[in-house]
Formats: sequence, C-alpha cells, structure tokens
Amino acid sequence: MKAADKAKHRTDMISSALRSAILERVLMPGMKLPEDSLGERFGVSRTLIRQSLERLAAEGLIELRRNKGAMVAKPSLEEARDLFELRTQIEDLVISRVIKNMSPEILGELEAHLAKEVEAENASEPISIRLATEFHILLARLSGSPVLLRYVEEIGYRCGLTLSLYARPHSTDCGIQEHRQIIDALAKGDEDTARKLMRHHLTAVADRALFTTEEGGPLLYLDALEPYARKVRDGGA
Amino acid sequence: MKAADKAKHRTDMISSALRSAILERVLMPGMKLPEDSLGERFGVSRTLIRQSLERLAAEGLIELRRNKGAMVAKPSLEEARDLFELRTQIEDLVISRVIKNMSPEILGELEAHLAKEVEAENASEPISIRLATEFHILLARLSGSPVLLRYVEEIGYRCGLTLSLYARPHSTDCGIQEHRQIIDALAKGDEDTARKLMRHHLTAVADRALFTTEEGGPLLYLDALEPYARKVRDGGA
DNA sequence: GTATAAAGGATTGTATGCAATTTCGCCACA
DNA sequence: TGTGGCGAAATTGCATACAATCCTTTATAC
Repeated sequence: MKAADKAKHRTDMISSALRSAILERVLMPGMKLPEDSLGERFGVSRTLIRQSLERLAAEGLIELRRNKGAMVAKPSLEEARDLFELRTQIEDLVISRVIKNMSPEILGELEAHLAKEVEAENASEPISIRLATEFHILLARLSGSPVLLRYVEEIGYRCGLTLSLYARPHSTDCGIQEHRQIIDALAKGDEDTARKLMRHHLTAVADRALFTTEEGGPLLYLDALEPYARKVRDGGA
Repeated sequence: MKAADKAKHRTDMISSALRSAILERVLMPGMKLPEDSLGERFGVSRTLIRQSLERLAAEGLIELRRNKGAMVAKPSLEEARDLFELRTQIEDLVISRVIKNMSPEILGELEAHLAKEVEAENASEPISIRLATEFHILLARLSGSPVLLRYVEEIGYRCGLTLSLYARPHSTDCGIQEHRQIIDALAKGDEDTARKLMRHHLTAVADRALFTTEEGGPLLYLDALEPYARKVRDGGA
C-alpha cells in the first residue's frame, strides 16, 4: 500500500473541477455539458464524466434531462429563497455545535480563514463568493458533525450558484465584516448573538441578491475549462 | 412521443426498489451489495446498478468503499441523533409553509394518509415506519417547495434507516396519535402549536430508538429482493 | 503448528461499441 | 417566404470487454 491511501480518485477530481468551474462562473447557468467534449477535455472516457454529472445533478448544481444531456442548473428566485431559508435553519445548529466545541485551535482556524478573505478582498479577486461559502463550510466542519457538514456543503454550493446567477459583482463585500462579528460572538461563547448574527448575515446576503440581472442568452461551450482539466489529467498524485 | 413522457426510467426504478428494500429491512445494514448479483436479479447490466448504487450512496443509504463495493449503511447513534435534530429544523419550515398553503384539499390529503396509517396499524403490518416517513414527506410536498421536499425526503429516509437499525418493533405505534394532533393544529392554523407538536413528535421518535439492539453479525446476500426486482424487469409501463 | 507468501478466483474500475433518441439541416411544397 | 417533414449527424443510454484491485486459499518455510 502506498503512503497516501486517501488519493481521491478521478471521478471525485472531475466533480470537484466542474463544481469549482460552476461556482466561479466559468461554466455559467444554462450551459450545455456534452459528455464527449468533457471527456476529451479531461482525458477520460464518457463513463467517468457521466458519473461526475450524475453526482453534480444529485447536488443540484446541474440539471439532467433524459436523452438531452446535462446543463448547468438555473435555479429560480423562489428556489434561491428556499435554499437560503433552509440554510439559515441548518446553520443554527452549526452555531450551537461550534460553540460547544469552542477552543483556541478552532478560533485560530476561523481567524485564518477570515484573513484569507480579507486578503482576497484587498486583491479584489473575483473568488470572494467561493471564499465566503467556504467560511460557512469551515464552520460546519468545526461543528464536528459529518451530517451537518454534508448538508451545509451542498446547500452552500447551491446558494453560491444562485448568487453567481443573480447577484451583481461585489455584492458580497460587506459580508466579511459580518463574518468577523460572528467569529467574535463565537469566541465569547455568546450563542444567542451568534445565531442572530448568522441569521441576519444570511438574509442580508440573500437580499442583496435580488438584482435579477437576467443576463444574456443560453450559452454554449468553453475552452476555459483547461486549467481545471489540467489537474485531473496530470493525475491526482 | 407516447402519452406519458414522464416514464421514470430503469435507474430510477432500481434505486426506488433498493431504497424500499432497505427501508423495509429486506436489505439490512451491513449487507454487501455486489453489482453482478444485483444486475442479474434486476435483469440489467452492472452499468445501471452502479448508477443506482451511486445515487443511494449520495443519499446516505449505502456506503461505497473504493474497490470494495457497496453495503447498506450502518449509521452510528451520533449520526442518527444529528439527522433527527436536523430534520426538526427543516420540518419547522415545512410547518410554516403548509400553514400558509392550508386548504380543504390539503387537509383531505393529510386525512387520507392518516387513514392509511391507521389501517396499516390495525392490520399490524410491519410497514409502519415507511408510512410514518411518508407522512412527513407528504407534508413536505404540500409545502410547495421542491427544495424542502428534496431534503425532507432524503433525511427522512436516512432517519428511517436508523430506526430500522436501532428501534425495536412497534415503537412507532403511538406516532399515529401525534400525527393526528399535528394535522389538527395545522387545520386550525395554529402554527406555533403545530411546530411544537412536530418537534416533540420527532424527538419522541428519536428517543424511542435508543434501544441499541446490536443485532447479529455482518450479513450476506438475499433472494428476498425478488418482489422488488420483478417490477423493474417487467418494465415500468 | 503458525506464519508468511504466492497464485488463483472474485469483484470493482474504466474504456469502448452498438442501439436508441434527439437535433439540425435540407428540400419540397403551399 | 414560411412551414412541414424527411434524413443524416450528433448525443445519450446501455451492455460488454478488459484492466486493476482485493480477497481467499494453498503451499512452503521456520
């Protein structure tokens, strides 16, 4: 057996790559995802692509219509609202758990992530949605509950997709301040305040996303997947 | 094109069959699920079986270990607790939505389902866990939110699995009374009471499940899948 | 007798091939 | 010019074939 047995395998890597591409607006809602092209791009056969697409469809990031292939999901505004509302309920639990587990190490991890967010904001990089989502996922991980992690991840990604669809750029800027406050409340062990802050934060993020930009038409294709594909092709080793 | 285009296809049917088999304890936690045997049993190739297994793994009903195949999931007690806690949070939202949508038709559907539960109890059939779960799923459907439906279904099934693992038989009997009370509160439009009843109901169901029966060993095989497989083989028409 | 190792069988991982369905272009015709 | 249908190309659905991995059994050495 090799040193690292946890080598994620190709289907996982492809799924991750596609998920990132979707969340970073490289693959935009409505885009078609033909199995052949993707397979060629990632250097694998349609079998693995199909697996990845099925997985992403189960997560709600793409839509899979019989005999018609896959396309990046285009969630409606109602769906977006439902997702954020659901997320609020779930993250209530996360807050409780994290407070119970609170420790200097945990606080350190949170601070470290916040630092990354600040850094990205200063560089005005366009990945802030992704980092903001990952803050919530980090909290879920620190809750110690695999169940919570699983659902916060999935719903967080779906919310990220709706944000990339409906929110105008830079609408997440002030989110960092709110993350800061949440961390502070957690550090003080003030569960009630932390929960209120989290609820407020999430509804604020959702509200800022009501800009129904109604962008261009249903799109096609892309070569911009190259950077994502490269990692997969070069082998996960 | 045929009259009904919505014909669920074979992967869906196989997934449903396996899901039912798991929830009805025909496939018990820990059982191995070899692709070849299942394929032969259902009359399809491993391709479709793999798809179904992946789907069920995404739902948390089976575990999928690399190169070692699938087995029915054996959720831990902590996981069970987390699932019920999460479910409580989600069904809070369901209650609110259903109250908003309340109408004679909806009430009728709920009463009809309750009647089925009573009937099954009188016949002392062993499918009460399934019917009880379906009550909650019906509520989620009546909430009008596909998002809520999706997650209540999934988490409901996972809770059903933990019940089938840990709960002793007949522990769901008194659940029917609680369903009755919830329907009444909903009919009266009393959201607060409905929510409290639902929370109490779910924690009660979870608490009754603390009997860690620790049944036999890791099991193998089965021909009892035959009734499930037949429906799939005979074609979904 | 136990332990280790190697070989064989069984099971999963991935690619490829063929059938079925959809999509799109083309031509006929009103 | 617009519309309907027919056919070819493209795409997905499913099965099968082969490669890789794991498990079991047997053989051999200590």
